[in-house]
Amino acid sequence: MLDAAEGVIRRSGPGVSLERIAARAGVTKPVLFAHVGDRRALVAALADRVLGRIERAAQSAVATALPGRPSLEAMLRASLETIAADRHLYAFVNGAGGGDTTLAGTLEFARRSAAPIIAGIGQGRLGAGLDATPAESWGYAIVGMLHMVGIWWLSDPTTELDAAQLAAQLTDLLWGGLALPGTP
Amino acid sequence: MLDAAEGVIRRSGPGVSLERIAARAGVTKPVLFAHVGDRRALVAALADRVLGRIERAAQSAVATALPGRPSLEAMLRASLETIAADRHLYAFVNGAGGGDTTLAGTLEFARRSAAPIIAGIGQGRLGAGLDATPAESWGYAIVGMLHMVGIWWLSDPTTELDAAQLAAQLTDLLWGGLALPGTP
DNA sequence: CGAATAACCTACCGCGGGTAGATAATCGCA
DNA sequence: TGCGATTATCTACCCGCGGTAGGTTATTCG
Repeated sequence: MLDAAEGVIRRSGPGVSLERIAARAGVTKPVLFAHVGDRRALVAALADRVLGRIERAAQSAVATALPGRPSLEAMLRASLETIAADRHLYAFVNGAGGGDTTLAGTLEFARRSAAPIIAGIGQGRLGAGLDATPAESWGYAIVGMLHMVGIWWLSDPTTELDAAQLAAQLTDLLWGGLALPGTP
Repeated sequence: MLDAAEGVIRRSGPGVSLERIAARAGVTKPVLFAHVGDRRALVAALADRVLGRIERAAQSAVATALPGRPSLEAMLRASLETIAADRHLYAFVNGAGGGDTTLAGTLEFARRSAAPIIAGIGQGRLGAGLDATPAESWGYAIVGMLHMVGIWWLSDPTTELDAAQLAAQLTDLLWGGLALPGTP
């Protein structure tokens, strides 16, 4: 059922209504609601999926890169590529829930995206004997940066940048602050 | 009329309906629509105001700071403080328009926020004999960072960070990449 | 074969954005 | 002052969306 929702969002864009999702899934609205609960719940379930994909892609990219700066670049690149692959789904998950709830949804998604980044930065800085306080704001900063750069990049059909170049630019911007003493 | 809209958004939060805005302004829906056109137009008009405030605050903060790193920090701090002062308005402008238009609205707002930043970075790098290509993605990166860090910071009532501390942390993150050779 | 139960669908509610037609107010003009 | 035309405004409505209640079919068990 979530697969069906994902498919119709991919086909018809993130502005699709729940009724259409239900119809495409071969059922009617009430059974959709019975299965997934709420709109927020549907968004949350789909957010789980896309978050899982981004995390897995980022982790495997980091695992196969050299430590230090290349692993940051690989992580940014993998995140951008995963967002691009699921752009409609990403937009649905981040933009649904009109009114005063949409920023809350974005923030919830960001919170979960930022958690592993915060943990990583915090551990790295503690290990190097540095203050770990900035890890939290930096995690949100990196997630917000990826979010905005991603939707800008995807929305501009004339751009000639690919994910690798973009990740390299962002790495140039970030690495000065993130680098630990003695790290390549 | 825009003042009235702003007032009711401030009082009642960003999820307020246009009918309530109209009622609070002392008119009915059709005259509101006749005056501002569309919901998108209202959002755009309010976005102009808050953007103008942020830009003015950032510019005057930069003008009264030392060049180089302190001016970056002052600009980040002024932006955060302005967002905090108009938080509901900021949320309305960035979160309105459910469905597939909400990310487009965020992006439009970001485009206008990023323009002066992009120009500044590009000029600085060209003046230093560097490649100006990264200016555009960096502009969006900084705007996205401010956006996400801002809504995270405002949403967490238990945080003890103030705008100055947050700006200092973000400056630490960014300055390594933004610094030009020979700049303090 | 009949009853209890589970799954399902049609029809509806409330609400928000947006608009058409009726209505009141103002102005020009004699 | 009285009258028509124009303009501003309000009432009442449409549509689509999220969400739900109550009736309807299929299934299972005695």
